Amino acid sequence: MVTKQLREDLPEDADLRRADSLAREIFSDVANKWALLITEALGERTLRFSELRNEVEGISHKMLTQNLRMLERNGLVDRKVYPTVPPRVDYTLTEPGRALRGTVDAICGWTHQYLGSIEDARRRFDT
Amino acid sequence: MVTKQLREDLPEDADLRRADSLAREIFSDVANKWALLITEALGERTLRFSELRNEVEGISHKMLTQNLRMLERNGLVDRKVYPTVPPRVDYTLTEPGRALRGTVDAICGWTHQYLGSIEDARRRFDT
DNA sequence: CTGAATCCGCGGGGATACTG
DNA sequence: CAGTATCCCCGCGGATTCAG
Repeated sequence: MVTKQLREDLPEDADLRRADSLAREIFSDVANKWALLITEALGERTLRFSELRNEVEGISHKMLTQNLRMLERNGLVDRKVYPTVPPRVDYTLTEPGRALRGTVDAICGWTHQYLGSIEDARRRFDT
Repeated sequence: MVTKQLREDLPEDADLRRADSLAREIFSDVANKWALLITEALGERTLRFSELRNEVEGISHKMLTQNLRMLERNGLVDRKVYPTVPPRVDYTLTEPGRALRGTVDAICGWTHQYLGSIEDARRRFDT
């Protein structure tokens, strides 16, 4: 999926092609900074909108709502509205969301592990 | 790192804050569609520019060069120039790059695994 | 073939105001 | 407090051109 070498370009199988385009679409949704940061911020906890806004450093109101909608649409987060006043909305990772979280952790771990190496590489390159 | 709850906001420790901002920078570099797709396209192989352009479906000339520069700068890909005519340039993942590839595979695997679930969630949401 | 540079349009994304 | 809508601008990113 996603990359060419893994796809069988059988022109007669429209289903595979459709599934692949869907996979690429999901990949594009998920492989972006904010979506991943939100996912990690949620973790095992359930947070309200304003808390999330504080946890995900630097995210704007707009980006947060946009990405939350997207994550909700893809079934990665569960959105629970309490019809109180003032309103309260809780966000929680669903099972797929928690599963994705594992991969985010992997990226974070990777970043941590190679931080020094990357810093060095940059210094070397910037000359 | 990256998210607030993992950071200790000790105002006296400027080093930690710097490392954190660096981590967020690297995360932003790496957590983007094209960088990840290029990384996976490379895999264990070494490809030239034009081959990469074919492998990474839909990427433009400009985005490819830009991301390759970025990956090279961070020491994730090795760039080997053959001073022939016409010129030939080979790209290969370095060890950090191959390590990152593992996490990309994880995301791809995740996509694959939850594709059906996500498709369903979308259908439910789009009503 | 690789890649830097230029032009340019479109959309991402911030700020703000307004509803419930 | 949560969310939508509007305005608006900057920068991403595509197309094209030029160089080596």
